[in-house]
Amino acid sequence: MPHDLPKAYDPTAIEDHWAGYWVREKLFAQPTPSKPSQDGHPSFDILLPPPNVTGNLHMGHMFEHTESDILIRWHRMRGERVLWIPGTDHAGIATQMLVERQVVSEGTTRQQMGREAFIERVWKWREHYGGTILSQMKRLGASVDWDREYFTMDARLSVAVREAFVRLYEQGLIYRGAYIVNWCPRCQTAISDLEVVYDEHKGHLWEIRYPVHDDAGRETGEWLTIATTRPETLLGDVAVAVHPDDERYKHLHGKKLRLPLMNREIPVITDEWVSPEFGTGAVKVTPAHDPNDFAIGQRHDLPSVNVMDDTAHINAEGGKYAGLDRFAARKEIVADLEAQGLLAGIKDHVHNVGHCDRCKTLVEPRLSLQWFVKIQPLADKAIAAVKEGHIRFTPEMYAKTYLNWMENIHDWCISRQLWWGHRIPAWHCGACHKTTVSRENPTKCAHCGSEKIEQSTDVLDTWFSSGLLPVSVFGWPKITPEDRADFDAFYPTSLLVTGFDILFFWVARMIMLGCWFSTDVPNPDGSPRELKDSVPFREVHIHALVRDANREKMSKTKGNVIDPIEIVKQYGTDAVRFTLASMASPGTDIAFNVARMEGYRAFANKIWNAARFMFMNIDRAAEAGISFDQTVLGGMSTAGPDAPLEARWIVAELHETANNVNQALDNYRFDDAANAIYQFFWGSFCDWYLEIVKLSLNFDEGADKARTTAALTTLVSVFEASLRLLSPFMPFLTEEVWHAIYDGNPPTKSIALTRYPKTDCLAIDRSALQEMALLQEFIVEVRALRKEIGVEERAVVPIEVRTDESSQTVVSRNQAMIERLARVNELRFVSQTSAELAKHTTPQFDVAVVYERKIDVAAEREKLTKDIAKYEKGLASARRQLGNDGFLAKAPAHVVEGLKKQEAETRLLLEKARAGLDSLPE
RNA sequence: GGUCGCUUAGCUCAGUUGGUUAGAGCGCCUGCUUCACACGCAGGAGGUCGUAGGUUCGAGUCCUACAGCGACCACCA
Repeated sequence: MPHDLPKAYDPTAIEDHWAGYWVREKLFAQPTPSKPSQDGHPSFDILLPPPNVTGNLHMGHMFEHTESDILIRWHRMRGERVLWIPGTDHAGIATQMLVERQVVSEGTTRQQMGREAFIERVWKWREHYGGTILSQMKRLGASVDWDREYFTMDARLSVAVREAFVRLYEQGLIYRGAYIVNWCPRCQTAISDLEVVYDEHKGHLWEIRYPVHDDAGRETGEWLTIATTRPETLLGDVAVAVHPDDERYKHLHGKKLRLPLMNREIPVITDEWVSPEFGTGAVKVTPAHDPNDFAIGQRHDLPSVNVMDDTAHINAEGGKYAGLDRFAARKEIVADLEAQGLLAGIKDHVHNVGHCDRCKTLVEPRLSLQWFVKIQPLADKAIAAVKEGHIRFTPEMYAKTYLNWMENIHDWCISRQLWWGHRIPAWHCGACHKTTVSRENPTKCAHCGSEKIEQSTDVLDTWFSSGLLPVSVFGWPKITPEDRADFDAFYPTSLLVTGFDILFFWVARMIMLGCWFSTDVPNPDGSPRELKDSVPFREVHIHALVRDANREKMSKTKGNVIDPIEIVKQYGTDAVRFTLASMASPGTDIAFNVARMEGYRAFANKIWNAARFMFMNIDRAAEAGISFDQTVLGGMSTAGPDAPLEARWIVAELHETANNVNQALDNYRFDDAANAIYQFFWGSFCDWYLEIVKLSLNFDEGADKARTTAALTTLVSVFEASLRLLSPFMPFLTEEVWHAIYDGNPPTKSIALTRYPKTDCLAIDRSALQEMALLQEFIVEVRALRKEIGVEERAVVPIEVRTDESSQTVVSRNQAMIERLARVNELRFVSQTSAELAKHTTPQFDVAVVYERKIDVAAEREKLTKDIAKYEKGLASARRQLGNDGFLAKAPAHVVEGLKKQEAETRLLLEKARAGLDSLPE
């Protein structure tokens, strides 16, 4: 970086360069530690929630990556062994759907292509989008270890998936069976409960008459009227259920009914589940198409009649309706019922209907043969892990959400009738019809030895493989000595940063599977791994959702999606990162607005210009034969008791800021951390320190060289430390300026490899902070006063000051500072300011500006009157409390003392304001 | 239906275990081409903390009710 910089910061000029440099130099690679982690080296590692290979990164990703990257960089700079593992997810159903769409747009279908060709096509898609995602991450500066990048269908991870499946099967925790599942007729696959989203829908409740038969099978002329929201499922009815205590239907218990349209006889049964208040109090029972009906069917040992095929068209069981789509069938069936006089009524009915999470098609509950995980044993461990405090959630309330779900969990349907994904390692035998589940591809049936076996065409739920990531990325199940070293150093991972939307999908499953399988690998000391150390991560930080400026969820259909790469091009990565960090208040979604970002772009520009100022002075110094002391760089800036106040002060501020930032990051308070740095750099360093230090940066002949050198050294030292403080938040800009300070000879390859500023609280120079606070207040009062009485901006004026001895010492010692910053040319200490001058009063001093006042007497009177009222009110309130025995007896001493001091100060201000009012001319 | 969260300045949000006169950024008003920066500098206005009660010496903070907003979970046909 040359020292003659353009005035305005242009992020695009440097960001690509550093992004490429970091990757090229492998700065963030964390090879397997050669020694087991017994060396006492603290580790910090995060497993990146793998983005789906379904498209580009969105703002949610950028936010998540920003938070993670800040933490990762921060820990790295604290000297810890840091690892952030990147990867991407094959995202079975989501990806398959998009590729299907693409294929259809080209005039063909996946069925026409065939399984093999289609999968090949998906791999091509994956190469393209997987690559895009990763290059976007690089562009955003994510300091991940690219050497460890994975894809959830890598051979290595496939081994883990197969092992997990087979082991759970052997343990009796995976079973296959015919149950009601949520079926998506468009995707033509089963989906899990979590993949169904419910929408409120204004539908109808059809009331249908089922004729009652007598014992001989003849119609008695009586009807039993049922109510249903899905009349088409009538074709598969096997009974009608009523509540056993429902008086209306007691005479029908055990009777038979004629199923309309199908004309088969079905029984009237009784079941406690039926609620007499709903509908007609009589429910048609269709075990193959409704989960409740299925349960009733099981209880009453009823058959199941499946009347729909994979695409939700009526099948051969549906008689004359066979071949019709479910909605067409509904229409026709209702019309036929009406024609036969069996339709008793149609009522409006609002209810929730389930849609496929991915393609929004109406889900059809349907009986089918699927694989399930018997989840309770895994859930028990996962519940204990959180209840016993082995995993901590922030914000804490998510622990409740998690436990609530985990305690009401149902078995997990893991099979999908898709092509894209991990094939289920099960082979069905054509001879004995039994199933062989195996780690290695078998050649014959394990039960009868027949060679007529075929692998199941089903694949696994994509979350089955991603749920295993915490163990599989470290080599489970085949643990080599290298893997063992990784496990020792990095398992459990330190932290998971993710969104609440995948709390159940992914976080919960990782906890279940991680706790279950990591026990294979003993602890570093060889002892068996217990629950405490088998968790996949110690902490879970759930971040907020990034919404648009109107708090609307970003979605493609709404067209309000902000592309991170576009926004980054416009404002710079650092500014966007800083914006996200500063808005990351826990538990509150981010309303991403451009105004805020403009503010942080300005901040980047401010840093840039402060750097220009610094380099300008370094250059001027060089010309004057002065150079700053390089040895002060890289650590914490210091200033001895003899250093000028501004130096002692800015160093103290730096220490205090470092302290606050470290504490904030410890608590995932990215907003507090960002604000603290912002406030320090702009509010303290630029607005005050730089303005003051200009007085000491004198390169003229005969100037005090020692003073100039010291000032320059402090300036560079504090600036350099600030860059390190800021670096996790703004990695690009800080990298650029930091390299320039070292003029091509930096002590390490990157600022990211230096040490983060930290401090000992006790080392902070409190008296410097106090003295400077007095001076700042003093200067601000003079400036305000000047403005009030209309002193021109450029004019320099004398002032009169009345104050106590100790403040007078501070003021007179720093007279030059006051003269420069408040535009004062003479400072007179007086015992009483001249009555005719306008003055400002604080508890510590009175200050008057010697100037022909151009004040509006009326306005001044109004202001003083207002002040007096305010002081009187404050005084009354303070006195009321101080006169309260309860307060004096119970409030802590420092509060009482504080209030007393405040009372005294307010009294003083009140007196002065009154006097001021009296002295105003008529 | 169940559970959880939110309501503080015009806007977006902070506000630690209750403790002195409630903060920030943006926006707004006034003045300023001060030799790093107009993506800037300086000064300023603006809030009875959703409503009503309660606990307390003391409530933005704790409790109760109500209103409004939002999220998640749920098999009532």
